[in-house]
This record gives sequence, structure tokens and C-alpha cells, in this order.
Amino acid sequence: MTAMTPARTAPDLSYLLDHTSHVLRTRMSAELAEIGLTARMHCVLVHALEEERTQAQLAELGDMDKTTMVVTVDALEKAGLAERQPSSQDRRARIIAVTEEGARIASRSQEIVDGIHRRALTTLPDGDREALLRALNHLVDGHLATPAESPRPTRRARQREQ
Amino acid sequence: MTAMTPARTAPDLSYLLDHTSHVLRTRMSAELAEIGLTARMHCVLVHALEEERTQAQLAELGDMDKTTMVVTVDALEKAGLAERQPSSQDRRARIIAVTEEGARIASRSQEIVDGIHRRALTTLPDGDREALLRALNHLVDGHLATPAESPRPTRRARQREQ
DNA sequence: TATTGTTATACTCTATAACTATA
DNA sequence: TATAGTTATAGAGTATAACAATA
Repeated sequence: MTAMTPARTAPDLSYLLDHTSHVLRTRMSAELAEIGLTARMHCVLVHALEEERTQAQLAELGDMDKTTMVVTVDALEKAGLAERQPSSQDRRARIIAVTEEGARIASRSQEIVDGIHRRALTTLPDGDREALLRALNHLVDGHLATPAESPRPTRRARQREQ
Repeated sequence: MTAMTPARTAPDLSYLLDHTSHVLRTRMSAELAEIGLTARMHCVLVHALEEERTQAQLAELGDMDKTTMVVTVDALEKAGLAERQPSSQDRRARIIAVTEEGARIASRSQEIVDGIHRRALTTLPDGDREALLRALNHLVDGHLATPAESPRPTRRARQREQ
């Protein structure tokens, strides 16, 4: 399912944000899939291109778990878009080096992402577009900066092998 | 994980929408959990209160699968907030009747949801708030109305029992 | 002792299939 | 034949635990 559609008393900001972000996400997935990427692969490629970064740093930037990072880097290596290289600073760490092909793909994926955003934004009147971005940035930096801590039904410890 | 943080060329509308909707969702979950509801239970309660509706109609309204609806109604019944009643029109269908307790809880949950939306919106300057809502509605009704069809890796048919 | 990256795996979520009873 | 609701379960996604190498 995609989003709730509750009856409304105050303007249903949740519905508006859920719906728009969901639709954008499906477009990103669909268009990035055409060049063999997921959103996460795109995210890692772009950040790895900016400067030398380890898996842990890239995971932090993309807000991914380190185990999710492993499968993402596996996919990038398998596609020939990046390679794990030993760090000279820390022999535990791996630098993610983007290949030439990876850099080409990254510039195409960035165009795709920018295009999706631009096409959506240009359908809005100039004033509303600017106000929308200003308002969203305001919320992200302020009242909606941090998630409520999830009342996660703390997962039970795994059964020990014996 | 919560959201991507890709490098930016065009304004990163996806990040802004993902982040804000995610934070709102965590608040809703957390605050609704305090009165024993999930977002879906709230959604069903509210729509079931508006008029006599069957599970299928409520599933349609909340954009849920009918199987997801089953577990949601199970939870509502178990909590004593709603009951399945046979429809007089169609003996296959079940009307979801909200109990008195369910109606009380629904009005509290609607207050919770409205409060979360209002508190977020009131942090914005009047003009930006109106433009934000106008812009999001514009996108929902227009350019971002419908999701790209997911290149769903069509699930294989289940193995027949023999 | 703590951290990086890895593997293995457990949990949640949601959708598919198959079924029963109606229509 | 098609639809409402149910059950069982498959599959995707992702997080937890434990581990090896290194700090």
C-alpha cells in the first residue's frame, strides 16, 4: 500500500507528503532501474565520487545500516561501477573507489534525479515553488528535524547455538 | 533506514518530502500507540464512522490490500473498538461497526493527528504555510498524481500442493 | 576494549495464491 | 463466472547478533 487517506479536520499534511514522496520514489526507482541502479546505489556512487570515503562513512551519509551497505557495495562491484580498496590509514576499512564506468553512470543517474525534481517543481507557479522549498527546508531544519523514537518492540535476542 | 541524502544539483525535493513525511509518520505511530492504535486502525475507524462500510470499501479508501484489512479489523475487534456485522445487502460482505468505545478512541485519535499537523504547520509563516499546502495539493492532483508502475519482479506462482 | 566489515539469520511487512461462501 | 472475506505463506527489505581482523 502507499498512503493513508484519513478523514480530515486539519489539512492532511501527512497524506500530502506521503503521497508526493511515494510517487517521486517510484519514479526514481523506475528510471534508475533503466540504467541498472537502485536509489541506494546512486546515493553511494555520488558520495563516493566526492571524496575518498569508507563504507562506514558512506553508510552514515546515506543513513543506511552497515549491513545494507555491504549488499549495496556488492551490487556496485558486481556491476563494475565501484571497487573496494584497502585504506592506507586503517587496515580494517575499505575505501569505495568508483570506476570510470561508475562515474559515467553516476552523472547519468544524477541527471535522472535532477530531471525528476525539476519536472515536478516546474509545474508550480514560481512563488509557490519557492515557498514550498522554503517551507520544507524550514520544517526539516526545525520542527520536523528528528523522528520520534520508535516504540520498537525490541527484538528478542537470537537463540544461542549450543 | 529513513531517507537518502544524495548530492544535490536541483533542489532535493525527494529528500525534503521523504524526511518530513517520515518524521510525521514516526510521531503519528508513537502518539497513536499511546492509545493502542496504529495509523491503519485510526484510518479504518474514522472511515467506518462516517457511514456503513464493508471491509472491501474501507480497504479501498485506505489504499490497503484486503488481506491487510483483515489483520487491521482483527486488531480493532480484539481491542473492542469495532465489530464485524453481516451485511443485509450481501451475505458475503461484513460491515465494520464501530463500538461506543471505538468512537471515543476515534475522536481522540483524530485530535492527535490534527494536533501533529497543526503543530507542524503553525511553525511556518502564514504565507509559506498556505503556499506549501497549495503546492502539495497541486502536485497531488497533477504531476505527482499517480505512481510509476513498479517494475515489480513479478512474483512466481506458488508451488501447488500435490 | 572498541570498531570495520562480513556472514548468517530473524523479524516485519505486505502481497499472492488458494479456498469458502455467496452473488 | 466473479466477488467478499479468510488463511497460509512467499518474498522483499532490513536489522540484529556474532565473528574475524585490526585499532
